[in-house]
Amino acid sequence: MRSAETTREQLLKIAVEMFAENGFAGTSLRSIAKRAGVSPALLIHHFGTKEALIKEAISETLGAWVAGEKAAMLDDESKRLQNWRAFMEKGTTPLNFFRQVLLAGGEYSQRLFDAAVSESEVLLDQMKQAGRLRDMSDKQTTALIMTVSGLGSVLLMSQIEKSMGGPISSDHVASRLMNSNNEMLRDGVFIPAGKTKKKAGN
Amino acid sequence: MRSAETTREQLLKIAVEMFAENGFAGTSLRSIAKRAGVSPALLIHHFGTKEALIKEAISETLGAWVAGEKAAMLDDESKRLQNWRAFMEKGTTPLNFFRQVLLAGGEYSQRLFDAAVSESEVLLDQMKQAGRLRDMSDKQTTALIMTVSGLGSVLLMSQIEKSMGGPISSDHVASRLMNSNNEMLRDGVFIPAGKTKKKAGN
DNA sequence: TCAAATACTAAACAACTGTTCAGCAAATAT
DNA sequence: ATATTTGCTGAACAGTTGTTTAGTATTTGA
Repeated sequence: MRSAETTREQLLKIAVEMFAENGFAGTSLRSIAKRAGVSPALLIHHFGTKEALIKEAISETLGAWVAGEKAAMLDDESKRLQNWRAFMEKGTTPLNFFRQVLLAGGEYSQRLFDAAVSESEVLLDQMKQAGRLRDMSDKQTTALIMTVSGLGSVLLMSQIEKSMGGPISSDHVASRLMNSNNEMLRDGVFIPAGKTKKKAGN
Repeated sequence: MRSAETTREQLLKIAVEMFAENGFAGTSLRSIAKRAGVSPALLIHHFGTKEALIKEAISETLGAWVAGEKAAMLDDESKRLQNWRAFMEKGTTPLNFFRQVLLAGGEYSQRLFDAAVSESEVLLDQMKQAGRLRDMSDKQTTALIMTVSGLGSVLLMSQIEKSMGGPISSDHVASRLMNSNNEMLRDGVFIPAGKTKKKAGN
């Protein structure tokens, strides 16, 4: 048992990568074991069950997001941004893993979604306090729609990239998306019927 | 061979329902055959291959959307709406099937996505002609973001329903979503920094 | 030093997958 | 009426899945 904890950690790391790439149902224990150069039985030995391995992979990767302590870390805007950056800097795997959990449905998926909606609600509250929120009839639902739009771009990332002809992380694509998104959030898109053409109130 | 065509059609219909519910990988030929009260070999007999069955199910259900004749039927706004209504009135199956194809990735998924973006672009063009489009720097990207938001709500439907405590088709939930969405598209959400609180230009 | 716990494997398990094959019965064509 | 095609089935195939079991080293604790 030279490097016991290390082997376990390596297995978990490889599992997370493969789950992120091919989903949970699409990743067999055998394929994980093969890539790790290890017997399939070792995975069972360390984690007991594929289901348990999945749960541990989720806690490991999405930890706080899934633990239900939503509000705790979101209060501070700088912290939230810092969190996102730390999450993203690890490459594409965490985001793809996030995507798979969201798509898998069930308990964890819902927690992720609810946590994301909470984040949006906090953002709207902060903007309101700063006097930068437009009048709206239903702040909760607005937060939900903003969340759906954001998560949608995660779920549809590969389609977006093909459609825009480059990786989302590229400066060109990223800036186009951010610019348009900011415009939409600032000015809206449509002018109410019955009014003549006119600029938004900026 | 009493009702040959009828049997084939029934099998296809049941397959579509089960694919819509459990996805393509998650639906075995045996489970389809069982629910149809028929032998698994009959599915092979009629369709040749699971892959072929999937393709036929897709053409059958999403036909024009996937055929690449995007622009053809979208020109007219009333036609577009009419299409959507016809598609929706068949219950939840078509929408769930749409969702599964979009999630499955690959060729069909991309075509569906591109077709949806095209629809949004046409909509923006029509609004512009009617003088109801706000100034924007990148109409294409705006159309793409609107599409992502719309498709996101399809992909995340079950999460949205749990979060809002009722089916999307219910009057309560549907009207909240539509109201907030319309507000966002009309007025935007945020007021630019450096301005004091102020209503949108409506 | 000796015993016990741990890390690990090879082989096999039962269940499931898509697909094939031989054959039967019923409808159609000649 | 005979021959042929068609609809359909049961059984089996080869491959994959998660998991079990028996066993072998290797490391740790007393």
